Amino acid sequence: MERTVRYSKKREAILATIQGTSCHPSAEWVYQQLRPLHPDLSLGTVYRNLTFFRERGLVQSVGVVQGQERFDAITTPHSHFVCNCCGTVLDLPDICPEGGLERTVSTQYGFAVERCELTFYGLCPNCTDQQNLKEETLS
Amino acid sequence: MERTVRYSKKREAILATIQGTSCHPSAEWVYQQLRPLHPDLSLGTVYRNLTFFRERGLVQSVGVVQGQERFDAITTPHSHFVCNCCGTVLDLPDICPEGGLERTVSTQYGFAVERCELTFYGLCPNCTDQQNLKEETLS
DNA sequence: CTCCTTAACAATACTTATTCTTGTTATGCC
DNA sequence: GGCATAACAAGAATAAGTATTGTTAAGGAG
Repeated sequence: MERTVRYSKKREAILATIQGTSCHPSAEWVYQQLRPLHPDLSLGTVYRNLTFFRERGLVQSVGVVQGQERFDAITTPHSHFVCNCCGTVLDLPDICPEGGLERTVSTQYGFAVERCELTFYGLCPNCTDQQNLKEETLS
Repeated sequence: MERTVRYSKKREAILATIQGTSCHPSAEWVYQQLRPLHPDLSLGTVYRNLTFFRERGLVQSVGVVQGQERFDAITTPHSHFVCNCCGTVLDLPDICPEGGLERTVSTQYGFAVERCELTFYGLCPNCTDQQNLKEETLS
């Protein structure tokens, strides 16, 4: 009794939306994007399909940012930067020799490392500027 | 295991064609009528469906005229005139008390008459004129 | 023989039944 | 309180079954 996967326009639209953006969206963001074209879309369907895609490796989780899980359609290993102020998530390609780190952990501790997630948190340049402005006006 | 009847555009078109004319057409005539709109229609399909309609009482046969069977979508009892020259078939409504004839046969001979076909053969006015013209020019 | 009609059979198309997907609502959880 | 999952009926896509068609060949009447 193998479960067969069926085509649906909404599933396709959800996947296309996350694949067509680089903003590492949340379920809610995908939902709001699709509502104009799919007025009868349900938020539950977005959640279900994101889980569905993750299980099949079409999408990966970037983690929870400000209470919302964020997703990424690029599933090759790469690092992320998360701004704690505005919630922006950015890719950090080639920022760090991840393979090298994995190898280090593997050889030094004898662990079999399957995957390595490397995420930096902090303030993006934009939010840093605004923070400085606020401090200047206060002083 | 009852045979279910299915819808098909061609069957519908064939029925509409015969119902939309008063010329008592042959299979070939119906076929030629439909070819522009249904280029992939097959003559076999026309024959099959005419038989199909006759079996269900949607159509009745007027008999064979000049080698071709002719059909009629009017299934209430009425008489016909067939021109042996041009092949035209015409309805003759109320020309003759058919019910009366049936009753006569039924009562005089004890037959159970189910149906009565009354068809006249001869020359239509048009062909009669042309026949006369030809004779005049010859004499 | 020729032409009209039917038969045979594979390919196509319609319908039904199955069950996957969705919307809605309620529930869990941090 | 807000994000995420669970439950279940309603809706929709697929698969299986079989009716319909196209094609070709064969039958039959004139």
